[in-house]
Amino acid sequence: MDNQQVSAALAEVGTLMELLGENPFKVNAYANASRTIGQLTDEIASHVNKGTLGEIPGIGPTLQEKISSLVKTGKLEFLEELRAKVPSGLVKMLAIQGLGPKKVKALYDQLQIDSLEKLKSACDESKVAELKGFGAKTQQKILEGIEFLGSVAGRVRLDEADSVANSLLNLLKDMKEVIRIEVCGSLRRRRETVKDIDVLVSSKNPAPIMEKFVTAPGVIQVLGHGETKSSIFVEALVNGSRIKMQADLRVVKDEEFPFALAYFTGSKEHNVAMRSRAIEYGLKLNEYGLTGENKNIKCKTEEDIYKALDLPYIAPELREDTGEINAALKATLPTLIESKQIQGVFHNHTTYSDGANSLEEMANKAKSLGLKYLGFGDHSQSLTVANGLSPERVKKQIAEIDELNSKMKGFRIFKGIECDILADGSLDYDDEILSLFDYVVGSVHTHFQMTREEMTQRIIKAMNHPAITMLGHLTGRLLLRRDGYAVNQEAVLQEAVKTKTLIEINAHPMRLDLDWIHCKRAKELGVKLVINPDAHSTEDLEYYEYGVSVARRGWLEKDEIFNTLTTIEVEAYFSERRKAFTKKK
DNA sequence: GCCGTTTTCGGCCCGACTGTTTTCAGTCG
Repeated sequence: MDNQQVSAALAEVGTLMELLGENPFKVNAYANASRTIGQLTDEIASHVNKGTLGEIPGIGPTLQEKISSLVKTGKLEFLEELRAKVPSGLVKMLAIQGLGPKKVKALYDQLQIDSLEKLKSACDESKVAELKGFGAKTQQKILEGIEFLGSVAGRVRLDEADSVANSLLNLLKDMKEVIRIEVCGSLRRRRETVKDIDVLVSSKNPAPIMEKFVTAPGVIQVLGHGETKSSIFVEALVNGSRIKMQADLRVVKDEEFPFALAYFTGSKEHNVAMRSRAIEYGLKLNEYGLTGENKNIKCKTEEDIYKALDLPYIAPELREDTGEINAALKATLPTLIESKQIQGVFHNHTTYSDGANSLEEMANKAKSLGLKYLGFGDHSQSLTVANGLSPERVKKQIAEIDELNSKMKGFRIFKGIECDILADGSLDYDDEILSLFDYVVGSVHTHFQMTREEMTQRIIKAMNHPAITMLGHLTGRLLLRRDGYAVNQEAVLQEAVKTKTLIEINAHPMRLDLDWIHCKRAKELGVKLVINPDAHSTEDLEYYEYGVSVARRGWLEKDEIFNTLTTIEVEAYFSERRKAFTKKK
């Protein structure tokens, strides 16, 4: 079992225990362990083998035993027992807004409801409203919640959430009552998918802001409308998809704004750690302030809060309680990469394969974005569904690039290809064609169903081909649509150190792969990464910012990202790699 | 179930909002 599988099993244990009415702190211990293991950069199996599980915070004797069982046998008897006790439908019911473990348990105990279907019928027959602790409104909310579940997957992609958040921000920001306004939550931490949008405003007069928020265009339901907090379900069209999601608005006094901003940015775990830090100073930290007995520490910004606790500022992307506070204490926080440091991008498609724009249109757009160079990586010949390039068309594209390069001043176009890694790990062109490129991006697009071992060997074999410069979208995942294929990412990263293969952070918001956890691991191992938008149109070129977000979440600095190099440095690097290739050839 | 530079037992973040209540439990973030 890998980290994600162990994490999921422990999360399930926690949820089932909660439904059984277990001690909430016990439940929390499982939830915490699940989170910790889900964010571990190294492999849980190696901790089991080395007997170092107990060194992971939050993993005590009981969890060590259960995790060992999961890793060694793939099973956990305790989990099987829980599953036998709790109908699986109850877990699905938990996803309904306003239904927690207590209410779900009450519905099951008193009405034997164990599925969404039964719940809906009971509501339709008005049986739910009769239960103690329930009522007509709760019943109605449950019905709306079931309907909502049917219409949304629950989480949305970062780019989609950005778009919805920006329209809300634009709606409110110019109101005269608004002093400061900012998006917080996981969106501000730049997680790859988010569940809801948190908007924070400071004002002396919240009521008109609340009113404007709950009547915003696209609001389909008002979930709450209080003096300082309101929640809505809002619908918006983003790039042709209909996005439905929850948005929350909090309004605080301006002197409370930095505290509320820190608080609502989270993560919850980071906040808990910050609170403990405050307690060590005899202070209490919450969304309203940093206070001690008879004192009230004034802070104008988030920076001031960290400063008051003798910490350097910690960027939102790092606030996951994965060691950032310790690093801050030891002054070893990274100086995170910034978008403006990206000089160019390499994996982009044009009308030669499945892109929407020509070479020239793409180059002009890249130049207008302030980039200094651009590389193309159209699909290779075997990927016929994406109009992959035959050797003849490769030569034609290269000739066109040469011509463009002679025309464009102060901008450099590199010749690349996104070359399929075939099922046996060989590349999709012969060495003669491969030697025509400045660089080669190796990617897997076919035969996803291989075993983890086979896939890993396939990719490792390709990495050892001297023509390969970088590896594209390592797991092939599509966020919220399909999981990546099975591959031992640890083994690939270790191989990248040996073969000096650059590993791509695919910045397309549908992929964002390498994920941030493995970015951290890549950093530890000294693997160099490259941020590529995988653009299929001129607009997509801007996606590289999403890759920068992933890199920042992965603690990466400028020098660890290949495409912060200048044009001359990139030319020198490619030319070196080419020499090594042609010599071997 | 985990954890400990006041602790090996007794805490474990805590405030807003809602709906069902008549003083509060449940849910959420």
